[in-house]
Amino acid sequence: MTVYNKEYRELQQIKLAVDCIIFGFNDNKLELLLIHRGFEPEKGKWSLIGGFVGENEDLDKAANRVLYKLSGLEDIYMEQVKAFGKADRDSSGHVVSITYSAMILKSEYNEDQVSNYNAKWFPIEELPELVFDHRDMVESAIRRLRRRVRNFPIAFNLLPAKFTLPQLQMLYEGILNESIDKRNFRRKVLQMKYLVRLEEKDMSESRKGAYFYRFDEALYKVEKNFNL
Amino acid sequence: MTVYNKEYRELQQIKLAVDCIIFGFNDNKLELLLIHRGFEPEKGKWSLIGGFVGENEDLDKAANRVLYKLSGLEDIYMEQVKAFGKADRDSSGHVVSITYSAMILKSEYNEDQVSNYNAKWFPIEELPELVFDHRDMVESAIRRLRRRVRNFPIAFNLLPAKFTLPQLQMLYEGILNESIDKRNFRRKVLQMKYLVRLEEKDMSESRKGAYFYRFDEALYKVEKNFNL
DNA sequence: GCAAAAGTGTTCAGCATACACCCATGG
DNA sequence: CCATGGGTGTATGCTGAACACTTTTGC
Repeated sequence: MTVYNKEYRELQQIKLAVDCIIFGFNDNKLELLLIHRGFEPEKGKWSLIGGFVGENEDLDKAANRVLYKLSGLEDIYMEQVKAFGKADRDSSGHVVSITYSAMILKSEYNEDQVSNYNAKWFPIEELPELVFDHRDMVESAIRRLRRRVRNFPIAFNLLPAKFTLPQLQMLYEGILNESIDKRNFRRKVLQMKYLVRLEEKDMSESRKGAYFYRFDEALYKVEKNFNL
Repeated sequence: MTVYNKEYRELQQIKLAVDCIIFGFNDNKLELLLIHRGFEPEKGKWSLIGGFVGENEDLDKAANRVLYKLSGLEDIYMEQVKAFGKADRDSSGHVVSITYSAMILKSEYNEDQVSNYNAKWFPIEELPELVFDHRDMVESAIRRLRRRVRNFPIAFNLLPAKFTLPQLQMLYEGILNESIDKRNFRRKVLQMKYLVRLEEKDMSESRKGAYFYRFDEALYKVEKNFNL
């Protein structure tokens, strides 16, 4: 906004933070990256990856900096989810936090960084106790993810560049937490011309083998309609 | 979040604000309430209704306080839209702003308050030049409004308790900026049992008169599906 | 030859869209 | 009686959901 209530301008002692909700996919389950909190308050609980926003730092940049520090990952598709602003949400003071969410491919994730930061993946159905209102943050991010994953080709961030349709379906089943009819699913996928079948097959999951597909970004930009 | 980058904790001089995007409906057009900015920087331009968040004040409460101060309206349906956090978005310093949006019935709006605050309604197609990134804020709020108005019974906030179907249709046409088939529109409306026809007719717009309807909150809570 | 996963079509119901005429009334 | 806005029904195509068998291959 602007400068209406001038009186606040000097007094305000609100801190501004970002928290990152980082989704991964493993063992057919949607997972979340958390860090073990080694300090008070709430020491010993688990927490989202978060940090304070820097002076003269864009909010988006802050989220990316925090994510990078923790995961070593750059250029990750990351979106603002929402602001959490109850005055007492953080017991250490008035901290407003903006949540961002990202989807990363665990296999590209640098395992060294994980242990450096006491980070760990948890299936979203088996989360430990989280600090403050981080549970609410996770839930709102999951709702948003479930909404968006049906209308935008974002789930591919959780898969390798080459993936099979059974893999993709299991991913969707994991994210949406419901089972999907194979034939209906495949028909919809195959209508999207930007999902390109490769000649190569994945022979690791079955004797018959499943064709690999890839998501063609350029072709998608032409059609730009996605629906699953 | 929490307390990772402790170094920021003491230094941070970011200000936190809220900006309210207040929609009204008049003359079959969607309108927006703006205030004339009487001070530097950007003096003379128009601005959203905004203000800084108070110490120990919830974000939602801050938005409502600001709205109340300006419009005299309480208990308004108000929702967070998104955070705007580019470091240089406000030329007076690092100010992060969370936008909220509300829909109000102009006829309930206290006209005295408007002049007190140099506030004025503008049709959204004819907005004046706005300060900072307020134009972006408005656009994102309109996109969100258009999305939500199809799936939630929120548009009724822009109409009196008793309204006619022609009124409702013109409201939707105004919000969505497209024309809608009368018969299809009415069929969908009439399927919703919580839109109750009254005996009374509005004789002011035609000789034949149009039945008044009302939105029944309690009945809606039973069905809870809305689609227009 | 059989176990295990991959792959393939059709039917049906519900919903969105397009479209044109009669009704009630005040003047 | 007529001008004005209010009110009504049907046909068509599309999309989502349900549903079961054949194919391939390594063992």
